[in-house]
Amino acid sequence: MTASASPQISRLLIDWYDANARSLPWRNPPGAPLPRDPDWPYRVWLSEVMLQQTTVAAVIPYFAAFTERWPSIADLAAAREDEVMAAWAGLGYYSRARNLVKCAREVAALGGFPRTEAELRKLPGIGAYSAASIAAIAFGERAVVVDANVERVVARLFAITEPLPGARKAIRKAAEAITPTQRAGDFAQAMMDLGAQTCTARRPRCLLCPLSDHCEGRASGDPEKLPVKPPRKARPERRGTAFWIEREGAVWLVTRPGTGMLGGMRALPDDGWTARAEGSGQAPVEGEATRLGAVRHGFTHAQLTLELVRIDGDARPEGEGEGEGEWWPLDRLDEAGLPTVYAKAARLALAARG
DNA sequence: CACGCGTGGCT
DNA sequence: TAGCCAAGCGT
Repeated sequence: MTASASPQISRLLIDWYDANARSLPWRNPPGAPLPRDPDWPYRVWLSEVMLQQTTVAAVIPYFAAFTERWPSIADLAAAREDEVMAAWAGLGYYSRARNLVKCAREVAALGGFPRTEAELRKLPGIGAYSAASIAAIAFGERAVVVDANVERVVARLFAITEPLPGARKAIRKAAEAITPTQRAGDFAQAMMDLGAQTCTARRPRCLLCPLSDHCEGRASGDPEKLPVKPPRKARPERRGTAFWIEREGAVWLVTRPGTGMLGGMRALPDDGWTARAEGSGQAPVEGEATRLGAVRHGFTHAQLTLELVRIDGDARPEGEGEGEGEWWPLDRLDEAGLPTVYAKAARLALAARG
């Protein structure tokens, strides 16, 4: 990288963005002034949290549903946490939903979002990346935004061959050098669009890239090798059992503990399986057991085979009367907010039922 | 710093 | 097709 290359790179990228920006529900058109809409920072923040480790396609319907139901930060701050958790069901990384409510309440109490990176960083669920991106996109502050897209684009552009995570320092420094003072938000989104659509992980489309003439990674011959990542740990196989306990048109659902896997989410009762250990196979209620089948589900850190067993009888499930579960009407099961693994199991149970 | 934490799309 | 990967955060 030469000192004079930086402004040229930012200009090339901004020009490309002006012509090629994706139109997204939370996005301001390229080059447009910041919206006067008082809910603009709320929408940027909501989209950024939803987009953490999550694809644009997955986020779009959730963003629409959330902004329809809770149009402002005040609305979300006033919402019941369990309703927000249920609305988040299926999107994954559920601690985000819990932190979303906490953050909304803190921001409402503050009277609005802070506009600096440092102040944003203090809010729950807002880390280094989100603080920078919200400051830049929502408020037009100059901030250096580094996510996985930027890491990839920068590592290739400057042929940074040191493996992650060690390379992060050099990557940040290079990102800092090409981040413009003006339109830092558009620049960040341009980098992310480029990373998502052109400078992709597996198959970079260098012929479409506005930076290809300046790309040392391309010049090196195999840009797809960058950035160098450490090998991932193998995912252990786990088995567990979930139980379908149905009475009079309702099914017994529990709410999982607030922390840990699927924390705070409604679920079918299970045998205590975790990502670290097999389940006991033990049902939370007496009765006749019938195996309904099994569902496979991959988590980040474990691959699960979840057996589904129906329990028939009259006994009271563990926790009934103690607020540890609830009989949920089957005709409203899609409103229960079951995370995907349990939604799959429920689908299996309903199919088995005919 | 390394790990736990979901899900669905792409190759 | 079975990994690999994604607009990360909290601890």
